[in-house]
Amino acid sequence: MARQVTGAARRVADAAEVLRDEKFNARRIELAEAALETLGELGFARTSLREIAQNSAFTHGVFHYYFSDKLDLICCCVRHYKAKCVTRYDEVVATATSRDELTEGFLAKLAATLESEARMHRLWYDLRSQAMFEAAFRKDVLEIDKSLEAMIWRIASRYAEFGGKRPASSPAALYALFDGLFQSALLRHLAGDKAAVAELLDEVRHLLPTVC
Amino acid sequence: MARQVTGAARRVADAAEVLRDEKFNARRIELAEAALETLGELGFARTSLREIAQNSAFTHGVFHYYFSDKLDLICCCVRHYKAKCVTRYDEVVATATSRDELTEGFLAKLAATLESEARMHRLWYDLRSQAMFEAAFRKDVLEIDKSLEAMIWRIASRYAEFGGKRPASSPAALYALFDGLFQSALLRHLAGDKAAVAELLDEVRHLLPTVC
DNA sequence: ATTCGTTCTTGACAAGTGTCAAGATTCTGG
DNA sequence: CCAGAATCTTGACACTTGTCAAGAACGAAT
Repeated sequence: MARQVTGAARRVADAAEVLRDEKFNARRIELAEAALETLGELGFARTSLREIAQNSAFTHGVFHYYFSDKLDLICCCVRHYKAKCVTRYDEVVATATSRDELTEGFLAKLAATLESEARMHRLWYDLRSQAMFEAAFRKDVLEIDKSLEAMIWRIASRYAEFGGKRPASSPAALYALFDGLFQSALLRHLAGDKAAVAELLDEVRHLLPTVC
Repeated sequence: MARQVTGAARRVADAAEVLRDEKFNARRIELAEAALETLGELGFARTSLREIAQNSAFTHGVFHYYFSDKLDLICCCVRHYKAKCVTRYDEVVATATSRDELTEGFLAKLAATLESEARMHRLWYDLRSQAMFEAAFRKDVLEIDKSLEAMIWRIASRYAEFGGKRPASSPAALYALFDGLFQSALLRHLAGDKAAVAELLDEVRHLLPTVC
């Protein structure tokens, strides 16, 4: 029967389906965004679907309607989180006209991120650790990690370019370095260490000229 | 009444108490070690006391007898884990007589650790992430992190010494770098990436002369 | 306006959780 | 050898969890 519909009817039906899909997907993202709130607060281990629902405008049933199970929801959250994250420093890279400008722009964003988005970042580290246990997370996590590595590489390349040089290390090493420093600073910051942010900035300020 | 016991009797009583305490503590460590098996397998989020007990020779009640609650148990596990970990490379540092020897010894241990103790290490990363949410973990985790930083610093210092130099970076930056690389390699290794170990070794081999 | 498919709510279920208490067992000092 | 303390077992409790199904509310097309 489906074979007998005209081309036009087919196109209309297809368009309707695409529209429905988009709406469905938009709703998933709404739900994922709401879930991120609670996940950032409690972490993966202590967050239940009911808790997520209670801290949001939705009922716990909706989450089961839009996601096949808990892992599906979390994966969607991670993917959505990625999109926000990997472009964070791109504006700085695009607008900076000198080493100093790039440095200061980078450091400012770094500090702001550490202080105002600590909850989202600890969730990222949580999920990356979960990926070591739960295979279902690995693909997304590895992909995000690659994107973050590329993001750091863009900054370093631009920085080196201003000095007429090339970065002294591999993308992997550079990412490991900055990610390790950030992770450590984040933990200290969350533990109430007032000096954590400043010391991270000092460290990075001192490191940039030596690695790029 | 206690005031009337003789000095000798007091000493005996004290000695008995110390003995009991030691026995108690030894048992705690036995239990913690058993718990680490399951924790390394399932991760913090998915591990319950009953699961721990079932995978061990103990009943779940014993754990409650020796630990005030679940966090107490996990903290004990973490502390015990630390003692094993921070001395891993000390023998290499102590016996190496040249840069090459130190490098090869370090790389060999690194590879062996990554391949044979992957489960314990993913647990460490898991718990370090948990510390960002659960304040009860922070003290121990920060302390272990400091110990690991010192461990890396010992290696780097010795390496630099052989070249008549001093490490080019701060202890924090060096630790961040190696920890970041290891963490990334561990995730890839667990994800089945056969090249993960080799690429970590290449990276480190190339990095050592440039940072020390 | 009615019908049909989508979306959402509600309540329930079975399984699993940390915790605890009562009693069995083992150890130990006198 | 035996009483009392310690260690351990067992089973229960109150609660939370993910999952699901039945049906209500809603929207759009006829």
